[in-house]
Amino acid sequence: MIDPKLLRQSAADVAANLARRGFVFDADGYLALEERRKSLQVETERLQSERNASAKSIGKAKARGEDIEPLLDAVKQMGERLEANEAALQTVQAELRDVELGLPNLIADDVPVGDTEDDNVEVRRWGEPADPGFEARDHIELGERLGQLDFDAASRISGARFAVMTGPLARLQRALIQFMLDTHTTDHGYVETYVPYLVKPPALIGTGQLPKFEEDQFKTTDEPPFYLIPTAEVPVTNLARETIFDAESLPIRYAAHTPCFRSEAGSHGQDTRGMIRQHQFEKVELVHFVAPDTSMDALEELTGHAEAVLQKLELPYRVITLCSGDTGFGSAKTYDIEVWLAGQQRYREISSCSNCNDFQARRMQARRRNPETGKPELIHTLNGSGVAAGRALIAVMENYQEADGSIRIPEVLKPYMGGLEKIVP
RNA sequence: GGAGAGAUGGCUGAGUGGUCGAAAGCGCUCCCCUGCUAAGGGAGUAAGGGUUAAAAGCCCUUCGAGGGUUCGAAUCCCUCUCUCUCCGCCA
Repeated sequence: MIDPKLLRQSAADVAANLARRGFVFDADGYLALEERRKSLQVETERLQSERNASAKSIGKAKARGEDIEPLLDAVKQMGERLEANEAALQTVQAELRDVELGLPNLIADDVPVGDTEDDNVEVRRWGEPADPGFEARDHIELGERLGQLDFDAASRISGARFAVMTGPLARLQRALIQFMLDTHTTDHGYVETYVPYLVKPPALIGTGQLPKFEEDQFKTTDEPPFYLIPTAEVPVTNLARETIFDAESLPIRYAAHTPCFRSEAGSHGQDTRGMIRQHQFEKVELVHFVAPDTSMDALEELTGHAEAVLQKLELPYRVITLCSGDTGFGSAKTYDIEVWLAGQQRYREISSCSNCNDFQARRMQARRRNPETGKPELIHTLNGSGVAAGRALIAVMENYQEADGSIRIPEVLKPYMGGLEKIVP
């Protein structure tokens, strides 16, 4: 959520910023609504104050043993007016909140302006895509030749956009997850967490998936409403919900492995083949809670932690800054990391690292105590994949393949594979 | 699933219709005193919001959540959520 004070004072500036995303913010409409809120709230609070004073004086009169009947008559009239005002105020405030919850985060100033992914800007590259000396297969062909990746079975069980893996390939994904968690906890100082996979609406509102992106979520039951998490970002970031951190307890860094569930509504026809875009996939997620003003530095660190995973796996990648139009709803600035896929001969997203500054913190009232003033203030939250396990598996398969279709095990994963050197058909 | 108990400020914990946003204690902050390793005295110490350019001040809201009764609710009524204890069931 954008600071309502900023919206009131600088609605036009906010509209100009959001326009960089291609988002249209009706500043005049908002200000008109805000004007109504103000007059209603001032009047309502005046009436409440009046009522409180009267009630108090009645209490005092009664304590003195006086006749309170005339006082009661005078006060009774107020009730209806107050009630009507309170109801009207509530309506307007709900309308304002709806608007505010629907606004994406402000874009950071250094984010390149653009409309689509074509306007994203490459920041750096690491590693060289190797020439295998033969025509590289994609992970679908590799997996099926190994007999360890079965999309037919998956579709019989669950339909499109699911995968079944067996044997060493299934273990390879687990190895990747363990390796990533170990790297982040041991090398990068993250605290491993285990969190719920089913969450209630307020959690999704907190991170920004609701109310706007309901159709992207898998809803399980209506009563109580439970949603499958689309990313561990949701439960992990909500660990900060309605808490005030001691100043010295920040930064906090959490790492979590969870499955992720996405309806992929609106992406029909995209990546229908293979494991790139699934309804269910595994991911290791990194989340930071930091003091305001330090979040841009934290974003660089966070991105570096995700990169470290790919470097250890010796997978070539590039880092890009998402342009304004491609940056996610809650993010002020996002780096995507794209890994080289030999079978596709292109870079594909494997991690997305975002600085949400106070956008999510405001929605979930996540605060810290300011060491100077002693007053609570909103913290900044960041999240990033470190990294998507399903896609990391694809990257290992395609980049470590041999001419006969076997897959070499990356050096760092061997301990997790019981010393296995390669997966063979 | 059955039976019961509970949810109050950073913590413990009082408060069953009227100066209660809330006693007391602990903790914390500041000041004073004391030459001694610990103690004494005093003051302050919830959050959200409105008003304001901002602050101060003033006002509103909040005692798990949502409704209701009432001039007035932490206190009474209803619904829900969560926690704890016992029984049953269970990975």
